[in-house]
Amino acid sequence: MTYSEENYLKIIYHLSLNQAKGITTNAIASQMESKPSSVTDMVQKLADKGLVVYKKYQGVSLTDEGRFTALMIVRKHRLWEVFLLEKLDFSWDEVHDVAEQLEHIKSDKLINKLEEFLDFPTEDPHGDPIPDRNGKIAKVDKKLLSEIAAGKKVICVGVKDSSSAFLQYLDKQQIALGSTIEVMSKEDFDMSLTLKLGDKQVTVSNKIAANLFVKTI
Amino acid sequence: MTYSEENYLKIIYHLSLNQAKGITTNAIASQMESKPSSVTDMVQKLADKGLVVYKKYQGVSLTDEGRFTALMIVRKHRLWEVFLLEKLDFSWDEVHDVAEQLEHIKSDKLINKLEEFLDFPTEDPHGDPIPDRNGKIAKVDKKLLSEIAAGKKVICVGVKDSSSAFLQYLDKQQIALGSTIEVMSKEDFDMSLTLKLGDKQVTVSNKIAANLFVKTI
DNA sequence: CAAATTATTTAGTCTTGCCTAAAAAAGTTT
DNA sequence: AAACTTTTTTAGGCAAGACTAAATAATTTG
Ligand SMILES: [Mn+2]
Ligand SMILES: [Mn+2]
Ligand SMILES: [Mn+2]
Ligand SMILES: [Mn+2]
Repeated sequence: MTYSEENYLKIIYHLSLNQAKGITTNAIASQMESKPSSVTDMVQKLADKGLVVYKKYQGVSLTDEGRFTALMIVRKHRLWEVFLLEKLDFSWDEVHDVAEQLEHIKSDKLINKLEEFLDFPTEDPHGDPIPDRNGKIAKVDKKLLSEIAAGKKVICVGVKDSSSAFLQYLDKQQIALGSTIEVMSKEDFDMSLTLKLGDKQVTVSNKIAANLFVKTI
Repeated sequence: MTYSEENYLKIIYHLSLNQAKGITTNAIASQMESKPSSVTDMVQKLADKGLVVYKKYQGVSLTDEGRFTALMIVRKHRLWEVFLLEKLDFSWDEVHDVAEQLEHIKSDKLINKLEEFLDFPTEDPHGDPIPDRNGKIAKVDKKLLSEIAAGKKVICVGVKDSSSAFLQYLDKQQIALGSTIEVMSKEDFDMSLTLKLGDKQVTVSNKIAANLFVKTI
């Protein structure tokens, strides 16, 4: 498996979470920041190796083997993120890029020992569940903050976007995993939300709310 | 810098330690397990980038920039080896192959934080010195056990060959870094050595002795 | 439903890093 | 010093992974 094949599989896996079948060439290309024609080439190769099912013009889906392979990469990515945060004092907006490289290191012993060293964490720094060595991954029950009705109280459990810009914004607003958020009101005009965080009140745009995962208390 | 360019630089650096100038195409090819013609291609590219000095038929040597780059790779390799041994319970014969991959991860913050996490180690598990972040590396004073005269007492400080086979042999003979070794006698016929290790005596071939670094007490 | 638009694949190139075979330079013999 | 051997470079090619431009299929629209 090359570095590149692994990145494709991981992206196809992530796209599959929202949209069950037929991941399109275009969707993959935009995630990979490459071109649809390049995706066609690669997807044909992955199909030859039995990692995806592909029929011309029908998009792709992962085979069981492809899904397992993708999960092992996600596993490595998230365990390394925990390592960087917990052991090396990285902040949650710095871990992703380095994990993007570390996820390709090939050694079962390494990743299993790392998991043990970290004391078998179940979530990464962004609230995403970590697959176990058999590819089993917890299904988390979470909603977007933008879908929560005014008056409800929720707990922040994850982020949809893990870009530095977004995470640093959350830091600035003192929103972290585990924070309690009360939706005070929703503005009809632009769907912005006024939130109560501890003892202070902030207003956030719908775009912010649509990238924050919460669970109802 | 690609993965491949980094491996070339590291090999040229290691070859430079024994033989000051004009590292030959053949020497590099045999270390890279590739062909002299491939080396010529790569060495020309490295020369274009200003990392080596190369003149046809004269071999190559590192420029200051090439040497620094190589030292940063060696630094990462050795720090990762320490991490694997100390934190993840790898044995000294298992660390090299994984470090061979980890040495290519690009992040200054990562390697500097890792160094701090490991408490600024000065040596890797094979007794080799770890360059600091400025490329400064300790010059270690060591001799091969095969060069030690009968009757002398020495301390094991490193290995020349870090293959699994050799390191496991040393484990079996209970020779580790720091072990005291007394050369009892040398056999003229095959240059094998009889050693006193603690309270027991063992005989080792010249090939073994030529791969063990020691310092005189 | 035919035309226009959009999505996708195919065809043809490019770069990187490798290879083999052949040519040329360097080194060694006699 | 010429002949032979070894080392090194050059020439030509291949596979992976990307790209652009062109062709074709699918979808949307009037
Ligand atoms: Mn990646
Ligand atoms: Mn994450
Ligand atoms: Mn390497
Ligand atoms: Mn080492």
